[in-house]
Formats: sequence, C-alpha cells, structure tokens
Amino acid sequence: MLRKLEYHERFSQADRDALLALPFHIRTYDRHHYVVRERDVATHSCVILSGFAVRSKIVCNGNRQIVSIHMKGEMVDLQNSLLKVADHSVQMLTTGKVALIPREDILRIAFERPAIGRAMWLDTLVDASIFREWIANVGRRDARTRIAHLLCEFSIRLKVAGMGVETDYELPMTQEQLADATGLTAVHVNRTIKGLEADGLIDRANPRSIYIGDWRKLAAAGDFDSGYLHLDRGDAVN
Amino acid sequence: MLRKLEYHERFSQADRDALLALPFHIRTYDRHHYVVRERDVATHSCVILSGFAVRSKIVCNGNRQIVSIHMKGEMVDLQNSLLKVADHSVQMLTTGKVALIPREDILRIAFERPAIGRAMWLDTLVDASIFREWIANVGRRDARTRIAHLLCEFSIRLKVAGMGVETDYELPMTQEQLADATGLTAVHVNRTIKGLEADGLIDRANPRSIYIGDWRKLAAAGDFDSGYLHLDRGDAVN
DNA sequence: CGTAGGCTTGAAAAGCGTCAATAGGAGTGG
DNA sequence: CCACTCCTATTGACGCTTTTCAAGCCTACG
Repeated sequence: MLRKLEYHERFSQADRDALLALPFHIRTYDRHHYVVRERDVATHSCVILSGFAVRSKIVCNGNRQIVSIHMKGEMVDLQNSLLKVADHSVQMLTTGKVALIPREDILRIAFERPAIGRAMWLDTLVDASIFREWIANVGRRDARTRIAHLLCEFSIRLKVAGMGVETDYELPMTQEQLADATGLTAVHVNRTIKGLEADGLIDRANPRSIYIGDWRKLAAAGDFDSGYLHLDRGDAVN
Repeated sequence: MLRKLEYHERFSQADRDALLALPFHIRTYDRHHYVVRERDVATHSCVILSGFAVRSKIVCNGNRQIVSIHMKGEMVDLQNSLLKVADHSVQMLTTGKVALIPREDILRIAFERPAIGRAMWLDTLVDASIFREWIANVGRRDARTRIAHLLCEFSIRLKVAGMGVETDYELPMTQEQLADATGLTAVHVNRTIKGLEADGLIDRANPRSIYIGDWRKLAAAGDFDSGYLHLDRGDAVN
C-alpha cells in the first residue's frame, strides 16, 4: 500500500510512520465474499493485501456490471471515507487478505498530513480516469477490442503491482466475470477470446493463463494506450 | 460554484472569502469549442458559469464516447489539479461562460483550507460515482433503459443546479450527442426516444423539450435510483 | 428563399444474446 | 481410488437488438 500511495508522491519518514501506525484489522475473505454491499453504510476503507476484488453494480434485470478490478496494494473504497452509503458492492474475486481501516482514521491522516491527503486524492483521480476509460470501452468498442483492452490493462496493472511480467499472467476471473466487466455475455466472451487466440494475439495453456506473444499487436487490437492509468510519475503535479 | 461545493460541507466565512478571492479569468466559449483536449497538459481547472459542457474520449474507429455532462456551477477537470496530462477532452455543448482557475491556486486553497479540500475531494468522489453508474448504464442496460436513465439523471441534476422543475426541461444536446453519451447510434436514439414518447413516458413539443408526465414511470423504465448522485446531504461524512 | 444541420423513417445486415447441450477439471465423499 | 457433483469452458443454432446505409423532411437562420 505504501508503495502504491508513494507512486506519485514522496512521503517523509513521519508520514510513513503515521501511515503504518493506522489502526486496522486484517481479514481473510473467501472467493465471492462481499466486503461491502450496495446501500450499506460503510465505516471502513480497505486495502487489498493479497488476492483480487471487484466493484460491481446490479441493474434492473438482475444483470451485473463490474466497474473495476482491484489487486494487491490498492485502496478500495476510499470513497467510503467521505460518502456514507455505498453506491456499489465490493466483492472478492479470489480468496485474499484485506486490511480494514476505520473511516475516521483515514480522514484524520488525510487532513493532518498533506502529502498523504494529496496521494489519496490523486488515487481517487486515477480511479476516476480508469472509470472513464471503461465507459468508453464498454460504450464504443466492439467485443474483440473490449476484451483485448481489458487483457492489456490487466497485464500492465499486474506488472505495476509487482506481480510478474506483462506478457504472461493468470487471469483471476471466470469468463462470466469477464463478461460482467465488459458488458457482454459469457458465451460471447468465450468466442471472442478464442478468436483472439486463433489470430495468434494470445496463447492460453489453459483457459485462465494468458500469454501475450506480441504485446504491441494486442495493444493495437485493443485500442490500448496506457495514458489513462497515469503511470508516468511525472504525470502528477508536485 | 460556492453553492455546489457547499452542498455537503459547511464553509466558514473565511473559507468563502478565500474561494471568492481565487484568481480566475472568465471566458465565453461557443458551442463545440474545446476547453481541454485529450493529451493536453492542462494548467487550469474550470467552473461552468453558464451553458453545458461534456467530457469525451475518442476511440480507434473514430467513435466518440461522452463520459459526463456538466452544467452551471460544476467544477470540471478538478483532476487537472493533480494530473498533468488530460486523458479526455472537455468541450462545450452550448455557448457558455467558464471561469478558468490556475492549478496551483486550486491546490493551495485545497490544502490550506481543510473544509474546501474536503469538499473538492468529495466532489471528485461523487463524480466517480456517476462514472460508475454510467459504466453500468452503457454496459448492461438496453437502449430504451439507457435513454430513460439519462433523461432522469438530467432532470434531477438540472433541478439541483437550480434550473427549473424536474418534469419539464430543454435538452441541450442533439440526438447524435445523446448517442455518444449512451453508446448507441443517433438513428437508434431517435427510434428509442420516439418509442418512449409513443408509450407516453415523455412528451416532446419539439425534439429537444422533454416533458415527463409521470416521473416514477420514467424512472422505472430507466432503472433510475438517484442514490449514485449522493444528493442526500446526510450522505457526506462530517 | 435557400441552405445546413438536425430529425425521421425504411430496409437490410451484422453483432451479440439466448437457449441448449456437451465436455473438462477440481473438489468431495464413499 | 472411483463415482459424483458442481462449476467453468466450449460449441451450435437461432433470433433479436442495434447498426449501417440511404433517403427525405423539417426548421432555424442567413
């Protein structure tokens, strides 16, 4: 978490100590376990220590839309620090550990220590940027491009989170979950992935393991430009 | 703007004075004028004083996705305060006035005055919540529901911005722009709107003027629940 | 009165969804 | 160790929503 927050912002040792002194308790949650439910009044924010989680919303016909995917080191639901009732659910994708931090402590540290507050604000801004890209992905790209885009985003974010190389990774989601993230159906996700494989853009030893032979080709197929992730450290204002 | 920022947060008189003392210059922009372009290095944030603006992204095939719509009093591009390069464009929908405020001044006031910083952070969190709803709208709802949802959101937001009643308003967008906001085509937007009209959910004296006979019926058709707008003042933490 | 931008409508095609059936793999209990 | 079950992946056939292409219309505005 420290590493993630410090990505754009340099902290003093005192800031670091204050962060590490935050009260929290660690929970291990199973796959599918809800961390927060839509309409809940949440009192904690959480940091993912291991495993994967998603944020999702349910629409009228019972369909689900995944609005973001989170991995090791990321703060989920920072919005719970200022917004009381949750407008979406947070759910584990895989078994994993999360650290729960009381809302008041998040707020306190954010306002007592400007560098930390700034890093958190920045984090929510990057989050919002990813949301915008997802709106465009789901709204204006065809199935093939959407899936390729998601695979690229995953690839880059896993690498940034320190989980391996960008050309080879394990997808922590089922095809139904991929469908919920891309606004497609599981069946069509399956066909589309097989299409990408048939065209040599990816290889899969098994359904979940993604090997990207030519990253640039996949990025082109996915209309992927990592700018929206704001990974460039010069991208944040000092 | 003051009113909007103060929606959730109470400011002291000193805070208000500081806000009003911010340096800015006012510009009047025509319809279609770009305020910020994707990839620009932005140096200002802006507040809309009159008229409407949208934020949008362009995807590979040249299609455009509108990711949000903004009206009087809203701060657009607060993210430019901390993120250097713009991941999307901001463009006027109608002729209108905007106040441009230098990035450094935004940052200074946000960190010198906690109440203001908190209100701004809150603003970005609500923004993000709306993005999430849009992902769900575009990803998991059919054309009719999407359009009805957008009409409801507009209706509520116009009222909150102090621009009339929720049952009767002028849409500031063409059907092509509606299409870009909902991830549809202009042709299909047209058919869908006429469908809503034929079913008595809306009335239109002319193509742009929306009259909502039975708000609840339209909200039901649009799967609309205003929770994601976080309008409840108790919805923010004090 | 003419032009341009936006709206409306039709017909056909495409992409994606639905339904349904099968296959594979991991875990469980006998 | 095997049978059983559940969950996930895969595939086919079919249908529907939405797109595409194309044409005509309306209205505001010069």
